[in-house]
Amino acid sequence: MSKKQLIMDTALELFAKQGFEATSVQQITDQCGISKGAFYLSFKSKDELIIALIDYFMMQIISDIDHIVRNTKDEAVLYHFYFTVYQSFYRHSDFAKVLMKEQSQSLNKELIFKMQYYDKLFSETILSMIERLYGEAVSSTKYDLMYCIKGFMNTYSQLFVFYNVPLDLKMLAESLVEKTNLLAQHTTVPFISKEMVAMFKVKQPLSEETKKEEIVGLIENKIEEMEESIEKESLQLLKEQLLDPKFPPAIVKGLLENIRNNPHCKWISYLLGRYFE
Amino acid sequence: MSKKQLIMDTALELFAKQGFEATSVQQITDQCGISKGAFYLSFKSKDELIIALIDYFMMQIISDIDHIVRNTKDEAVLYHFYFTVYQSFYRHSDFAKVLMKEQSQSLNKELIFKMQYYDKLFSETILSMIERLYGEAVSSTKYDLMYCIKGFMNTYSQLFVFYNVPLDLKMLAESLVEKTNLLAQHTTVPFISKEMVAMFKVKQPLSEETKKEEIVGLIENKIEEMEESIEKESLQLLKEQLLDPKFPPAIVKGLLENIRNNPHCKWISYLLGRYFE
DNA sequence: TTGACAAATGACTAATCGGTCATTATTATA
DNA sequence: TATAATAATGACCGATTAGTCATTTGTCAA
Repeated sequence: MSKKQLIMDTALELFAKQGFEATSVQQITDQCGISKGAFYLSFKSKDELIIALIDYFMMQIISDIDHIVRNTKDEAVLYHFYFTVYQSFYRHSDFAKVLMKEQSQSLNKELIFKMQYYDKLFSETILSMIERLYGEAVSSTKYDLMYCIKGFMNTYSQLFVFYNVPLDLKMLAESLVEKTNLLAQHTTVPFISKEMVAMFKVKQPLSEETKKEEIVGLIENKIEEMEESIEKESLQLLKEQLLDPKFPPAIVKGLLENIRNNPHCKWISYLLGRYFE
Repeated sequence: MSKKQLIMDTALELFAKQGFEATSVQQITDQCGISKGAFYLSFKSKDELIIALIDYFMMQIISDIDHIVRNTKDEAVLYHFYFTVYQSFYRHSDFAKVLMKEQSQSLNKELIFKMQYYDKLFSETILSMIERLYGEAVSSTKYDLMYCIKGFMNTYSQLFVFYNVPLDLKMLAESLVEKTNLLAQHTTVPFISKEMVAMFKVKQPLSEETKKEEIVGLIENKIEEMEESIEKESLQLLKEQLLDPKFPPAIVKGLLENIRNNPHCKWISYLLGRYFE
């Protein structure tokens, strides 16, 4: 395990237990068995560490959820959505704790923007799922529905973030599917309008409408640090496809599936999935 | 305005803007135009200040909501509940911000207990409302319902806590009433069982099952610091009723209504309401 | 073995914080 | 006015923090 990874693992544990502010760099390095100076060889600052953590996990979680939403074609998508959400929270429960503790609390501008950016991506995934599932029927209530789904997620995730009880994720997902369907099919009094959502829009803090060139850059970086493997070859082919499309969709999809299995490529897979749309 | 009140007002503003940890005592006293030493004449510590703020507002908000729930007899109770909740949040939006920022983040043990205690009171109010409204029909799903109501509250309150937009609280309440009724009448797959709720119960950190003597003590303190008025006389009579019941319910209710109009007596009114129950 | 380079160290700095207390200003009382 | 009591001040303290950098340690090619 690289030193950077060691620091991230250790810090995550301490942040989950004590919170970000309350954990000192000294504590982290003591726990790691390294010196304080060594910490600053891996990260420019303490803030850079928490941002790295948030990026690392949010990219994984969002990629996973988006993938399941895109690739479940029937109405079971809602169930798989909820199940994947809670599975992610369960797997990364330390990260979930950090996220909840530091929620909107952070002083750091960059961090706030980061969170708003990921929240936007997440909202997009949910909204596209709603539209596919219920279509025109929810055109006036879909924003409320999106907020309710997010509300369900937050509310119920607190249960097992704060109490370390193993929960029946299947039943939880089923229960929330029923609730969501009820709201979707019978709601007649919307509250959140399209205009309201637009008003809440972030003023494009990160202009991360990820461009082709940026993705190419990301891929090239990733290729360099990878060993020879199917994933590396797939990445190489996807890069070529990006620059000069020639493969049919089936091949592209297969290549994407290849790299999704590598945790380090999940984010690229997510970006490419949106790009090739 | 007393010095204590000035500090509380100023601090609330700064805490809402910057967070509790990020606001120094020096900043508060500078803004107040007093010295740092003067701060410690009003509060033993910075922690005592945040606790005083939380007590002050939570007592008001919970009293208001509990009162409206107890005194709306027909099925309009749900509407009035939501309306009162959001009205409270709207009136005390700076406090709402502080509450959201400091959510579960606090290191202070006493503060955590305080919050769990108020959360418990709040849950009780919601649960009693659910039982009165839907009765046996929701016996297996009422805990889910309670969590959903809390979820709706949190989710939608973020809207106007973070974006300073004037919202149509009537429509918001209506919209949430419909959603709640839908869930109450059609949910068949519960997730949260009574056992689960019991498992989450706090291990009685504050043994605040407020005893008769404690309430008498509170009343006596309050009487001392009040000027001659109807409210003071009412308090005096309620104290006598507590020690030696002799008035019929109608009179007691009237007396309670008298003191409810004084913001400083709201909490006592709430406690007495529960006691005479 | 040597020397050059990189990695790692931890004492140190500068800043900030909550909280104290000897001192001073203000008010009330006689 | 003189005296006592109370209110208010702000320099100061000890503790803690993120971040730095001169120095030491480790590594590997010559």
